[in-house]
Amino acid sequence: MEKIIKPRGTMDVMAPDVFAWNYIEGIVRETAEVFGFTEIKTPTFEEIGLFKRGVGETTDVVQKEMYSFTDKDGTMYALRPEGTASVVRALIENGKISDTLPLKYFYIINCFRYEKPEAGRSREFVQFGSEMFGAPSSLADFTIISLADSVLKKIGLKNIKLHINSIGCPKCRPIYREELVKYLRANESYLCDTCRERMETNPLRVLDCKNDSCKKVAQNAPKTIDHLCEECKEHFEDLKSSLDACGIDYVVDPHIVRGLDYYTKTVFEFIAEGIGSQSTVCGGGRYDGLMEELGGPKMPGIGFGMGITRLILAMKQDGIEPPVLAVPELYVASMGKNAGRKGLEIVSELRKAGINAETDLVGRSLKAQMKYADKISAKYVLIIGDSELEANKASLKEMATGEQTELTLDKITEYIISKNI
RNA sequence: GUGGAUGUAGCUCAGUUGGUUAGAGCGUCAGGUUGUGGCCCUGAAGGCCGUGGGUUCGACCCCCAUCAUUCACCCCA
Repeated sequence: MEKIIKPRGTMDVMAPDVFAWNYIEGIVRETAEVFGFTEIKTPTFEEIGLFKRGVGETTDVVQKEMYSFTDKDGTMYALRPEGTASVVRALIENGKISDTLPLKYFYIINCFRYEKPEAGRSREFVQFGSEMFGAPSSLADFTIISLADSVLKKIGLKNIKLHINSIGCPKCRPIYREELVKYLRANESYLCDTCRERMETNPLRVLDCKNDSCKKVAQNAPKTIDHLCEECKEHFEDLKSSLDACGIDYVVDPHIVRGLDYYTKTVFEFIAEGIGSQSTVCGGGRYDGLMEELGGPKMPGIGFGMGITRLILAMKQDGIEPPVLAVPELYVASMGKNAGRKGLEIVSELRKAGINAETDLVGRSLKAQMKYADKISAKYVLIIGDSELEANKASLKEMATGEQTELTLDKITEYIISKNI
């Protein structure tokens, strides 16, 4: 038979990666709760219009990376390429926008984008995201950044830098944009082909170009942070003061521009050095116009997305070992049908008491059972054969020391439980 | 979507200028006297040499295509 392989850009996650995965999810849930965020689950697919409006009709994500399909009734749907739009839709649809503000939600979801896979980027990826709505103050920006920072620090990641920037609001951005285009036109001859095009369509992205010549132009380009209106400037300064006061290190990076259309004012990225070209481990920012854009009330928002697989790459690089599966307390090695049944009885009782216990399921010889017990790192091995069964006894071996003691059968579980306290 | 690299056993990799039955280490399984793990020893299983074409008397090796992985770009988590 021909083999079937998994779809391109997807992955099977199992030990040992799955331990890192669960470790991260545990820290995420724990930390989000401490910050007062509650979890939200939304559908894997939505009407395609939600993403077109929410993420932005002109973005690459919407234009060429969406997994879309037509349902039997003719409706166009798409697998979610990100989480924010769905959360906003859900908050509006369920009337949560009338709750006490601010609204604080988090999620751990899989997202889909049709891209060329490489390290740190796949077509199905899982991200931890958080969203806060109804809080215009820079303290909200700080709280969101602080949540991301706490998660990264709890995981134990070392080589991560926070980059922040402000890209202004609908008041000051057009003015800045005009100035930038003017500058770029004057330096047009130094730009690469794509940048020459982008200069007109989305000039901010030129600042992000990796081309050497473009980089030089970007170096001296007018910066958003020098052209902020009073309100945006104050907002950004306040945020920096909060970060300073609470000891969160950052660099102001005028080249952080973010590709999703909905961002306003604060944008930020946490960047892990050395995990490849996909080094942004967490990216986010403010989106004060998004709620309204999706048919809700005027309500400011801010949030981030954090890529779980990129975190795992960073963990590996830092040599962080996640906790592994619990080792069995007892392995029951048995010989003969009757002894096997008695062994299973003991194992069942221990499991009821919440203790990890195992016994032979594949008919191995005693010697092979001992090897197996050693392999799975069982702390104790109980040996039952016909003679023991007759005498109502069994011998218990402590694997680390090799010591062996005789116990009556009905004392076994009690003994193991007492050892396990 | 663009460009480069790679593809041999479950894993990590050897494989001589194209020449008969494709190898190692680790892992798996079974043994090393009668019912006891780790170390050591022995043996076994396990490969359409990614897939499909082509060149050749003959291809793991050369050529083309394709798929997958990977690096960089684009974009982004």
